[in-house]
Amino acid sequence: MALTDDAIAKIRSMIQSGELPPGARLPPEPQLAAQMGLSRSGVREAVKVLESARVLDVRRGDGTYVTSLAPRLLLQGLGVAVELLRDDTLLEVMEVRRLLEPMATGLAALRMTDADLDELGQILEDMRAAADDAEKLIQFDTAFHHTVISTTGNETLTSLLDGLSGRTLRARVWRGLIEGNAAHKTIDEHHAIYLALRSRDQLLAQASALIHVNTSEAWLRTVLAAKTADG
Amino acid sequence: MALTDDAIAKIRSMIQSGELPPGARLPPEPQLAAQMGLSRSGVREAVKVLESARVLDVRRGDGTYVTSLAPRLLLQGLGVAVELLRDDTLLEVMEVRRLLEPMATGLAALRMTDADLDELGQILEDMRAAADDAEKLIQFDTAFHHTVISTTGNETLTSLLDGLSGRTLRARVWRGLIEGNAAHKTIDEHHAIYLALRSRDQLLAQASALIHVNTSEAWLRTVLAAKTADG
DNA sequence: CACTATAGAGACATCGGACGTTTGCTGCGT
DNA sequence: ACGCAGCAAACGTCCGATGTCTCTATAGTG
Repeated sequence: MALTDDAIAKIRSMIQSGELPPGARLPPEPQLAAQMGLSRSGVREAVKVLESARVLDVRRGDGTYVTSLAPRLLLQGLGVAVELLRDDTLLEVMEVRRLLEPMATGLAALRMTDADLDELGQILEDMRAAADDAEKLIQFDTAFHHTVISTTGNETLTSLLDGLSGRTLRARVWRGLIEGNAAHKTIDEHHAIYLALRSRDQLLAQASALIHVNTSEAWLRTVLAAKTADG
Repeated sequence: MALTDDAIAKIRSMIQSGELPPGARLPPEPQLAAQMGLSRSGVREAVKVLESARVLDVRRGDGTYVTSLAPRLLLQGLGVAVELLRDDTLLEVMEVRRLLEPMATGLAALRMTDADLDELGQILEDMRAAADDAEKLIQFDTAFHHTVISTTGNETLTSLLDGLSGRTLRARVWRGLIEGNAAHKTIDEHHAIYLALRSRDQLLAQASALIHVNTSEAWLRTVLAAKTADG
C-alpha cells in the first residue's frame, strides 16, 4: 500500500510546492513510473485518485495536466461525501447549514448587485410557475440558493454550501414539503428572503434565511421519522 | 475512461442503496471484476479512489470492507483539498471561517460541559507555557479550536471546520503572529473565548470568536502580502 | 498562398497473467 | 485448553501487449 500512496503524496507535494503549477503537464505514465520507482499500474492508480479529486485532468491520447485548482473543483468532492452520509448524520449537516447559510445570506445582502436581484426574481417566478412539479421545484430551489450565495463573490463559500445541499438531501426535504402541503409556504419563505435581499437588509436576510433552513430541517426530521417507522 | 468510472459509480450506488452497508465486505477483486465487466486493473483503480475517499477500507491479505461512513472519515478529504488551494483563495477560506466559527463557538457555549471546560483550560495553560515554541503553539491552537467545536456534539461541523483550518494555513498565520510579536495578544484572545464559554454566554462567545478569526485573517493578509512582495 | 484531408507518432485505456507478501484460520500436537 | 505451524485466500506489484483517441505535421488541392 505504501508505494502507490507515496506516489500520490509525491505528486501532491510537487503541486503544492509550485513545481507543478496549475495547467502544467505531467510526464507520460511510463516516465513518471520510472521517476517515482514503481510500475505503471501503481502510477495509474495514483493518478486516478488525484483525478477523482479534481486535482489532475487526464486527457486520453494527449496527456495528464494539473487542473486550475479552483475551489469549485477541489471542493466538489464534498458533495459526493455528503451523499454517502448515513441518515442519522443528515441532521448534523442541516445544523451546519443552519449556522452558515443565514450568515452567508446576510453577506449576500451587502454585496448583491441589481442584476443579481433581477436574476433571483426570475428564478422565484419560475418556482411559482412550477408549483406542482417536484422535479422542477428542486431544480429552481437549488438555483435560488446557489445564486444568492454566489453573489457573495466567495467561490469557496459557494462550493461548500452547494456540497452541503446535495441533491438527495434536497429531494428528501421537498418530498416531505409536497406531501405535507407545505410547498406553498416554502415558496413564500423564498420570497421573504428575496425581499430582504432587495432591501439590502443584512439582518432581515439573515433571519429569513434561518427561518427557511429551520423549515427544511423540520421537514427533513419528518421524512426521516417516517422512514424509521417504515423500517 | 468510462469503465473505471462506471465501476466507481456502481460501488458507490451499492453503498448508497444499502446493498453494501457499513462494515460489509466486498467480493474479492477478481470476482468483482467479472461482476462489473472489466479487468482487475480497472477494479483496483476504482477501489483505490474509494479508499482514498475513506469510503472503503482495504486490508491486505484479508479483503475490502465498507467503512463506517462516519462524517469524520468522509469529510477528511476536505483538509487535503484546502491544502492544495492557491494562495489567493485562502482569504476565501478565512471568510468562511469568519462566518461559521463564531456561530459554532456560540453553539458550543450552550452545550459545553464542565469537563469540557476543564480540558479547555488545560490546553490554554499549555499554550501559555509554550509561548516561544512555534510548533507547540500551532499544536495547542489546533487542539483548542477542535475541542471547542467538538463540544457541540456535531461531528460534521467539527470535521468541516478542522478541514478549513488546515495545518499549512495555521502555520502561516502563526508565522505572521510570531514575527509580528502578536502571539501574546492572540493567546489572550483564546482566553477571552474561554471565559465567554465558561460563563455559558452565547453572544459573548460568538463575538470573541469573531474577533479571533478576524485577527487571524489580518495576519494571513500580512503574510500573503509579504510573499507577493518577495516574488 | 490558404485550406483541407490524411498519415503518423505519442499518450492514455484496458486487458491478462504471474509472483510476492500479508492475513486469518485450521488442525495438529502438547 | 492452549499454542504453534502450515495452508489457503486476498491484496500489492510488476510486466508486456493491444486498442483507441488526440494532436500535429505533412502532403495535396483549389
